[in-house]
Amino acid sequence: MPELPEVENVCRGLIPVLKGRMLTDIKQYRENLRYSLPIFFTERLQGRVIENIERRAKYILIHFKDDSNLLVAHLGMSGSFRIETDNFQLKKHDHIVFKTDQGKSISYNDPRRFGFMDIISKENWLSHSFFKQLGPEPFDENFTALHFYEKLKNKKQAIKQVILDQQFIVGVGNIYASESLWQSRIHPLKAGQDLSQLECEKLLMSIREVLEKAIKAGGSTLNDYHRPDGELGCFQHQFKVYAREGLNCLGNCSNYIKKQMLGGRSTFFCELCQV
DNA sequence: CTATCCACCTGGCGGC
DNA sequence: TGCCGCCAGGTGGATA
Repeated sequence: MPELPEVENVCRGLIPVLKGRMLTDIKQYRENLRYSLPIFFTERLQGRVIENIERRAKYILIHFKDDSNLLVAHLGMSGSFRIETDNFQLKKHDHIVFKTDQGKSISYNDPRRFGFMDIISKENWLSHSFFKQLGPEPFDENFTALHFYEKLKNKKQAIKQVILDQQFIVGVGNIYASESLWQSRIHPLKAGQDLSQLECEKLLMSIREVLEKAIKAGGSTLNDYHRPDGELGCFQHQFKVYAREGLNCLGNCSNYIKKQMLGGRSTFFCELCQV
C-alpha cells in the first residue's frame, strides 16, 4: 500500500492532530510488529510533546520537544493510522494506540505486521541503519537527470527493479514504478545502463509527475488503505497501467496492457508504447 | 559485487 | 458452502 504518496499523506494527516500535542496515554497490544518494539516503548513516549512529523523515503519521523530521541515508523505493506475523536473502539489488528492531551486517539493498525516502529537517537539519525543506505528523495532538486544517468551506468538490472531499489532512489514502489515507466514510454525490462540521457530525463520527470499527482489525489486506495482522517485516496482511478492487465492501453496505440512478473513483483506495461 | 529466491504475515479472491 | 492455492502497496537475509 504505502509508497511515497501514501506515506506523505499519512504524515500530512497526522500533523494537525499530533503537532504540539502531548502523548498522555500509549497502549501497546503486541511485543512486536515486523521487529520487536523497543523496551519501555510506551513509558518512553509517555508525556512527550510532539514537535513535528516528517517523511524520509517511506519512513515517518516523529520529533519531540526537549528529547534526544526520534520515533520512527514504517507502514510496511498494510500499516495505517486511524484518528478517532471520541468513543475509541479497538479494531482487529490495532497494535498501538496513542492518546493525546486533547483526548484524540490515534491507532496504528497493521494486519500483516510488515510495518515497524522504533525509538532512535536523534543525533546522527541519518547514519542509523534505517537511513544510511537510502538514495535521494525524488523531489530533491540536487538530484538531476544527469546524476540519474551516471548512477545507471553500470546497472545491468531491469530499469523497473532499479527504481524500486531504495538505494537508487527512494519512495517509488511497485505501483508508481510501472506508472512512471509507462509515462516515460520506457520498457520496464530495459537494462538500466541502456537508458539514454534523454530517457533518464523523461523517467525522472515522470517519476516526479506521477508521485506529485498521486500525493495530490491523496494516494492510491487498494483494499483498505485510508488516510488517518479516514478519507480514501483516489489516485487508483488515474492508473494508466497498474492492475489494468488486458485492458486497452491509454497511449496512442490499439494495444492492451500486459502483465509480467519481474523479480517476484507484477509489472504492467504496453509492449508497443514502451521501448 | 550482482542476481535470485524467499521469508516475514493476514486476508481476499477465484477455481473447483 | 468450504477448502486450496495464489496474490497483495515493502524490506532484508540467505544463497549461488
